[in-house]
Amino acid sequence: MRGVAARAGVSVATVSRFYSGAGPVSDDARVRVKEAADALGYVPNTAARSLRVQRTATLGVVLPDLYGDFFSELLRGLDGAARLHDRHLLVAGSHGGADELAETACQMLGRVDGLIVMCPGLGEEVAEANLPVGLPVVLLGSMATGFPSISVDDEASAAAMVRHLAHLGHRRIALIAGPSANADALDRLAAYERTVGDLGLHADPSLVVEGDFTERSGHQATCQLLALADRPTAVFAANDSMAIGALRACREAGLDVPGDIALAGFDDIPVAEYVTPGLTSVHVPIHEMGARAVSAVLAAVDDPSVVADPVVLPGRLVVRQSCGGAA
Amino acid sequence: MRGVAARAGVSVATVSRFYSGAGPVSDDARVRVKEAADALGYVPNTAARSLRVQRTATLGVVLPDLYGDFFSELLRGLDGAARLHDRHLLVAGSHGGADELAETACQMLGRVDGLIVMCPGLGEEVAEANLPVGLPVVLLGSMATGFPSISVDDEASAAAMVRHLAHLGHRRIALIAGPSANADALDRLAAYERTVGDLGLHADPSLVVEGDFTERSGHQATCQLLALADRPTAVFAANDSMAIGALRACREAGLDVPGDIALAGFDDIPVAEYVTPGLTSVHVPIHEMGARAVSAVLAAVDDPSVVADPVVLPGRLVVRQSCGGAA
DNA sequence: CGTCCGACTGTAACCGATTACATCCTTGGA
DNA sequence: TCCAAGGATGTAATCGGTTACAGTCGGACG
Repeated sequence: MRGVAARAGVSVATVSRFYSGAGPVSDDARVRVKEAADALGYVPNTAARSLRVQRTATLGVVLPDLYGDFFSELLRGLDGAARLHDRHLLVAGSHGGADELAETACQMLGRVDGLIVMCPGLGEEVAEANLPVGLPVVLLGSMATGFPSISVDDEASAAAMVRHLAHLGHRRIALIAGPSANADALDRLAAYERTVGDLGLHADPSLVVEGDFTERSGHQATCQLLALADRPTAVFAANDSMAIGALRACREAGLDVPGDIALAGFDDIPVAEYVTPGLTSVHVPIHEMGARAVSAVLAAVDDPSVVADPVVLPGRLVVRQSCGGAA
Repeated sequence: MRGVAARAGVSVATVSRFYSGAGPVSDDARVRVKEAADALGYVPNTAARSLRVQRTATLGVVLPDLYGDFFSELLRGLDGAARLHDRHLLVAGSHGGADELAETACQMLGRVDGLIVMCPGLGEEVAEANLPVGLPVVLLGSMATGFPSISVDDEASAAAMVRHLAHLGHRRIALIAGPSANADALDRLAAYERTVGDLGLHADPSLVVEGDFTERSGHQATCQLLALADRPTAVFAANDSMAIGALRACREAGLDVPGDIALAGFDDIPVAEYVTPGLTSVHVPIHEMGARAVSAVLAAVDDPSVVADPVVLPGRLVVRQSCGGAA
């Protein structure tokens, strides 16, 4: 910048004013600065500016993983919302727990104005203890007192799905659960168990198999379920990826879906509509979560004193063909 | 930091040395600094450090879009590789062309050590003209003289797929092309046309339909192809997402895949293995591309003087069930 | 003609760290 | 006892910008 100023025969202040747009700059100086900058290939250093003005126009996103359509969609939603507000995204994927999360957050201090954190496996106290002070944080997919949060009503949605299946006449409904370290997975499992109990359905521990949210694990879990002596008439997978793996397992076993066995997922990722049969699922408003998270963190940046109430978005049952019962 | 120094009764230099690990610090000072930092909730400001040492430990990633499994996988690959080298990722999705790309790149100046850019629609001269000087850049998926680049051999891979289909006896092979603004899409189209010509297959302009890489467009394009009086016996989609859309369209039309019509994709995204029938596709080593891109940009950061040669990774034909001919 | 005002510009302090250099204090060896 | 070596620490310049403040200048107005 000093180089540009010297070449243009002005002071650094004028160059700065030229770029920031604030403060008056004569047309004469304007063209000379522009000329000098072009000649030198000068571009203002964003990081230095951020240091001085204490705003980075960047939001940090910390995710537990990046695998699969869910995170892809989430990131897309976040990016879209951030772009709408002229913010950038500093992304860190696959933190392995509280320590890594804290370290990542500290790394981001000074580079971001606020943090959007998804830590599905962590208790709230952990989140609270490890985050650097003074950095506005919004929790995604989990709740903790003292932090604004955006999450989905796993309980109600999963329960609705089980009721839907029961309504279609299924009594032996299996669950392919998510990893037990994951809060969402636990919520969905709890809702399943509760609803199965409430409705007086067949409650059999062997009908619940734990997966890890990947297609592969859904496939394996389904093979296990199909091998049962008294096999389920419906399978509810705790996310769509596992449901897609389950679909393949059913096909391989020569079973017609939904004729021989019903199949349901959770998340309603884009491809759910395009597999055959179309996957009945719980629509999670991923984009909206992203947009809300961005809004919430920006609000927290503007006024750190108020802590917004947790937002719990409802899921929506999307009935396609994989369970029968579609129009 | 001055606060911590004051509270600990030491100078800022000592505090800095404590955190950087370089330089000697007495045990006494060490514990006092730690104490003060804890009490004040102090965490060193990464941005300020970066400004001083002129290294950010961050790589910028500029993508044209974030939609779909391909980018999801790519990002995952990049993140994994970056994490391996203790680097962070500053991600910008959906740049709308040369101008936005240049602006994004400038925004990143000072926040990143290097840039990984994917600009499938841009001519090389554009890329060269708009990027800020002094920032190491690696091109992903496209090539330009003067820049290191990592890309896939679209031509050879697409040609191999057409030959594969021809080998299975197909003479009327349709192509669902990608958007004509996309260099990869054009390469695949060119390879298709050339190979169809070379093999003396039925070359009919109505057998080529342009899509936009989404499931939806693949579905639409396939509906159009199936409505032809003399419809194709095989459909080659320029990416897997469109192939999945095509699969659904075939199902809806009551056609058996591969019995009535063969279907092939490109990219070999994870879900390709899990749709039914398994999608014959061209495996693109997405993770490896990410890893190589990270290595290349780090190499460029270390020694900006050498420009690495372009790397063209081969695609690999993955034969599953969607075209028949599988084992 | 003197004064005031506003447009324009420059100087220098500051954001929060790093680090070269100087200083001070031990300690070991001659 | 004196000196050199080296550990521990502080001072101040620096990274690349922003911006408060002060100063210059030309024109309008009384």
